[in-house]
Amino acid sequence: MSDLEVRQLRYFVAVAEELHFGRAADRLGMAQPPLSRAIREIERQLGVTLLERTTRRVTLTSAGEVLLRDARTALDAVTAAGRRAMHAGRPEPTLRLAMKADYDGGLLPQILAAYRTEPAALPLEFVLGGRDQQEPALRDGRADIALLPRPFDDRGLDVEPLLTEPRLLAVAAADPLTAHERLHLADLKGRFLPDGRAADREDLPPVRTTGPGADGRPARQPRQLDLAQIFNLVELGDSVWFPPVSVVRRHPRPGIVHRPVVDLPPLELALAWPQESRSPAVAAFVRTACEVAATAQVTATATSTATAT
Amino acid sequence: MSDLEVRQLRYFVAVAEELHFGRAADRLGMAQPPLSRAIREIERQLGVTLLERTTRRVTLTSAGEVLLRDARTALDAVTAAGRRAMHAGRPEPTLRLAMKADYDGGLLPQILAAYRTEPAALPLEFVLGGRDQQEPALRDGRADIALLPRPFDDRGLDVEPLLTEPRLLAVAAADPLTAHERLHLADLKGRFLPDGRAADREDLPPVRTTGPGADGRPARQPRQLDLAQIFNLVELGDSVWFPPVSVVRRHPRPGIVHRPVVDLPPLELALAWPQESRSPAVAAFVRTACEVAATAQVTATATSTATAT
DNA sequence: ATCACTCATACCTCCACGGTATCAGTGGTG
DNA sequence: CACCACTGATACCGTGGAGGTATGAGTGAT
Repeated sequence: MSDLEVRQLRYFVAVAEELHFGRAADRLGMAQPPLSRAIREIERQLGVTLLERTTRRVTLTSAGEVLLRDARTALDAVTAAGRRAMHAGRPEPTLRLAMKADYDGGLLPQILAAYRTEPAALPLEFVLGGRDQQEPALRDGRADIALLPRPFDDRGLDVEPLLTEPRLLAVAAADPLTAHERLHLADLKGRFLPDGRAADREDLPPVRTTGPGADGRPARQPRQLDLAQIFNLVELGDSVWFPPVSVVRRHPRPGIVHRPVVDLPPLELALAWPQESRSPAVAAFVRTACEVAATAQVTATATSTATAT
Repeated sequence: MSDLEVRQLRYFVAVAEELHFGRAADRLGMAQPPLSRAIREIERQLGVTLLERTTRRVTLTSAGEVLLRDARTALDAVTAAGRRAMHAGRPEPTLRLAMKADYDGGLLPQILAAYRTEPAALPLEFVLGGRDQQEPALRDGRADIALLPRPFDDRGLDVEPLLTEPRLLAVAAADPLTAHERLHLADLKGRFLPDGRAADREDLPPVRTTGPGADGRPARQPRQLDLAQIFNLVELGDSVWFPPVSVVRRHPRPGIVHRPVVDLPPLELALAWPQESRSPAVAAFVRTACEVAATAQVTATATSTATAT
């Protein structure tokens, strides 16, 4: 009845994800037999069957599904403990802010300026990464706080909404859609976003593979696109996009035209940080950022409707 | 840069709590030298000093404080992973409800009756324990859901308020306080609750040691008192108490008199469960309990003011 | 019926974790 | 001021368990 070890959790997660002992062992950099033994030992310790195995198929039992989810969060917690301690022990501590480049509502300069005047402020460090890297970075201790668009998985995180920013439709200048001054989502049926999601149903997972792909073999999962790539796809007419107004303002581009979409939900940016955090630097940043956003929101909404190109 | 092991986390927590390698080693059931080496190895892995040690004193560095907190939550997460999987693999799964005996607002029978009619319902199992055992039980996987009074540390937990129940003053029948029909908290200055907290400031930590204590040596931390013990202390005039009305109704006691206290905050009972939980049995229980509480609350408030003895 | 694939078993090796003995600072005390 | 008790660090050793290799055995496709 003693605790599992981190090694055991890692082994189980690998097998549960691959559903194949050989590949899992490969991924773990070890041979298959000791992995089989290790999994069996976990099952013996817990007194539970985690995997149904034949020589042809490996499937998770319901107990295995439970363990897979909990093992992931436990591993994150262990990683986070080490990383946070490592960071806290540095001679010059910093506040690590995870964000996606340009997704700051244009407020970052003001927030930073205001934050630096705080007595509890620490020097800032930026953890740039794709949207899907931000929650993990918070959870495993790579970042202290994140600025990220909603919705996101906020389990284990404290959240403070920061600002709401309208988004526009970005489309190639030659596109027939530009004939309308105002659009509805329904007008975008059959169009796709750069990551392959349907433009009129961005809540659904990607349905189109993106990228060059012309080489014949099916393109793999949509990889992280940077702004330049996105702009190219839009300008070429391959995709449309929904940039927030601050991005439009910051990156004017002749070949791309913007139009308001009346039923397009706005971008909601929020701050998130680990619940355990009792760091005064985090608290000061949250307070400062909220104040800046609150005052800026007023002026922003007053001018935003006039900026549609 | 690899993860710490559970063993290392346990060792560090022991030393950080004892601030003494010898005692920590003793607690861990091992000799002191390997423990010293293990801690040094953790510091080497992280590249950080966790403990300042002389041969006379051991103190935590700031990095050590960070690791102590995060290591505790990580260890809880690991324990929870194992326990939840163990429980999920049982042939007859159950829903384990953590609660403090009698702190159910008198609704538990109705809630259980309603719950059993749910299609997603599982057989219930009760995890009885003191108030301070309930959050840990959720966090380390001994319980699936808890019924507990607010406020509590809800980090990592999802919470649903269930009901608000007035509390009364319970006092010995011979006490002069019984002369008043209605009281204020200020009238209770100098009185103590059974656990040693000041009756007029129950938000503060205990200031009086309780229990027999007459043996001369100072009584240790207030241990968990059961209802019978509490009633005894109250009846003897040693303490006053703030039972919720459902407890008063369920346990009438001749030597104890109850009075309303106008500025005494009511008892707020809430349901809490781990955020990771996606169990339909938990969801069904929450929904059912909330429905029962909502309908019962109406009738309860209508009669509660008339029940003051 | 055969074959390719994959998980389990058997056996071996070695490292790292823990134990014992001892050293080396530190702070209190007569 | 010298001595002593206390406590963490170091040195050295033994063993259990984690991982590797070779191989068996069951399963599903052709």
